[in-house]
Amino acid sequence: MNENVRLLKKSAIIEGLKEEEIELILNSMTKIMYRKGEGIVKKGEFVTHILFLVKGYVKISTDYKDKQVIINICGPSTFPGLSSMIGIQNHAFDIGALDDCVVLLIDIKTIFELIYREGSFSQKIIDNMNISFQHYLNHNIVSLTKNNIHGRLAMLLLHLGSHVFCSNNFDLLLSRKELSQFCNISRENVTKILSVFNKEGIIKLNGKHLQIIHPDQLRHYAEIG
Amino acid sequence: MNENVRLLKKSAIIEGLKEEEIELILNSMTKIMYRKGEGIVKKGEFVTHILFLVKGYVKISTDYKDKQVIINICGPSTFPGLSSMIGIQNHAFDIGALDDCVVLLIDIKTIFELIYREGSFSQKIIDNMNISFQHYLNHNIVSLTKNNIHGRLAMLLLHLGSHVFCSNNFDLLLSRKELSQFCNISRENVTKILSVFNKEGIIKLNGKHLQIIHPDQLRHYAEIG
DNA sequence: TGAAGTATGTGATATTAATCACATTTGAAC
DNA sequence: GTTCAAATGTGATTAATATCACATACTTCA
Repeated sequence: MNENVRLLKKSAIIEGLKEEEIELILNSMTKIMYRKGEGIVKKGEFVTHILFLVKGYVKISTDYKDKQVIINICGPSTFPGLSSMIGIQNHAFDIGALDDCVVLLIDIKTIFELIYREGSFSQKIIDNMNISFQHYLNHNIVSLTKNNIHGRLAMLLLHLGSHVFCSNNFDLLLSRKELSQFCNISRENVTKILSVFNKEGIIKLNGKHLQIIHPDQLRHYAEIG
Repeated sequence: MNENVRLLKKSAIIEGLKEEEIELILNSMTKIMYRKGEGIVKKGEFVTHILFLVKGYVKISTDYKDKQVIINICGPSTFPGLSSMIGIQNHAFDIGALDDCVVLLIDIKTIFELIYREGSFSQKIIDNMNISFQHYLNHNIVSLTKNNIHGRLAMLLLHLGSHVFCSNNFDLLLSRKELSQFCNISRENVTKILSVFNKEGIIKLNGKHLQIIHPDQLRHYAEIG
C-alpha cells in the first residue's frame, strides 16, 4: 500500500472512505517538513488546506493583548485545528511546530467534495469537531475558571499525559512559559507548583523529561483546587 | 404555508432544504411550551431530539464543584446547544427556560438522515458549529482568562446586546448571580461594576431593564481590562 | 396585608496569585 | 571553551478579587 495511504488511514475520519475517495485526497495533497520552532499556519491567512500531522507535535495558539494564549497541543495522526478550518475563510489561530514535524496538506476543496459526497464522512467530521468542542468547554471554561492554579496545572499535566503524549512518561516539549500560557498561570508559579509536585513525589522532573508517578494525586489536586 | 415551516425557515440551516426534506422534519417533530424557570434538558439524559427555539430565551449551563457555570444564552430562531447534541450520546449540559418558551423538538434520527442525504445540510451544520466554536474560544478562553472583571462584564453586556437580544435595549433575563456565573465574577462584584457603569452613564439600569448607551466605552473597558 | 424567602447593595477584610527583583542554570553561537 | 541570551528558580511585595457581614429591597403567596 502507498505509504501516504497507510499514514492517513490511522485517522478514524479517513479510515472508512472508499478507495476512490482516498485517491481524491492523495491527488490534492503535499507532504511538508517543518523544523522545531517553525510556523505552519499564521492567524489571518486564507484557509486553503487542512493539516494532517504525520510526525511531531504542534501547538495551536492565538494572541491577545500582546500575550500568547495556547489553545491546544496536537500529536501524530491528528488533524490539528480542524474545527477552526472547515467553513472558515481565514485561519483563527497560529499553528507552530514544537519539534520536527511532517505534515500532509490536503486541499480544502477536496474536503468539501467529500462532505457533499459521503454522509459518513460528514458525520465523522462533525463527531471530531464535537469531541474538540466538549474538551474545550470542559477544560477551558470549567478548569480555567473554577480550579485554582494547582488544580489547573495538575489537569494540564493529566491532559498532556493521557491525550497528547499518550503516556505518563514524556518529553515536555513546552517551556515553563508555554505551560503558563496554556493554563493561565504566571511563569513563576508554574515553576513553583512543578517543584511542589516534584518534591511530593507526584511527578519526576528531569530537565525537559517528565514522568507522572501518581496521576491520582494530580486528580486530587484538581478536585480540591 | 404551514406555520411550523415558516418558523423553521427562519434558520439558515433549514432554509435551503428541499420541500420533501422539510416534510421529514415536520413529521418527526413536536411543539412544546415551557414556563419560565422550567428545565428543558438535563445533563446526562439521552440525546433523542434537537431543539429549535421558536419563542423565548434559554440558558445553557453545567455544574462544577457545586457551582453553576453558564455557557451561553440563546434566543428565538436558534438551535440551542446544537453543537453538543449531534453525534453525542448523552447531553453535556443543562438547558433551562429563562422566560416562557416555545420549542420544537426534532427527532435526532431525522437530522442524521439529512446529514447523510444532503451535503449542503452537513455543510451548514458544520458552519453553525464552527461559529459557536469560535465564539466560545474567543469569549471564554480569551475574555475569561485575559480580561479583568470590569472587562469581562463589559464584554458580556456587549455580547448580550449584539448576539442574544439583538438590541441595546433589553430586559436582562439574568439575575446578578447568573451574570456572575456567566463571566466568572463574584455576585457582589457584578453589582458593584454594574453600579459603576451606571454612574458613568455607560448603561442605564432600571430594575431588570438594561440599556447600553455607550457600547464604545464598554469596548474600552474590555480593551484596558 | 403581612411574613418569609430571595435578590440586591455596600463597606471591611482575607486570600490568591501576579508582579518584582534578582540569582542560577542552560543552551546556542562563535 | 567562552560569551551572551534565554530559561528557570525563589523569596518578598503588591494588586486584584473573593469572601464576609450585614442592610435593604423586592417577590410570592397565604
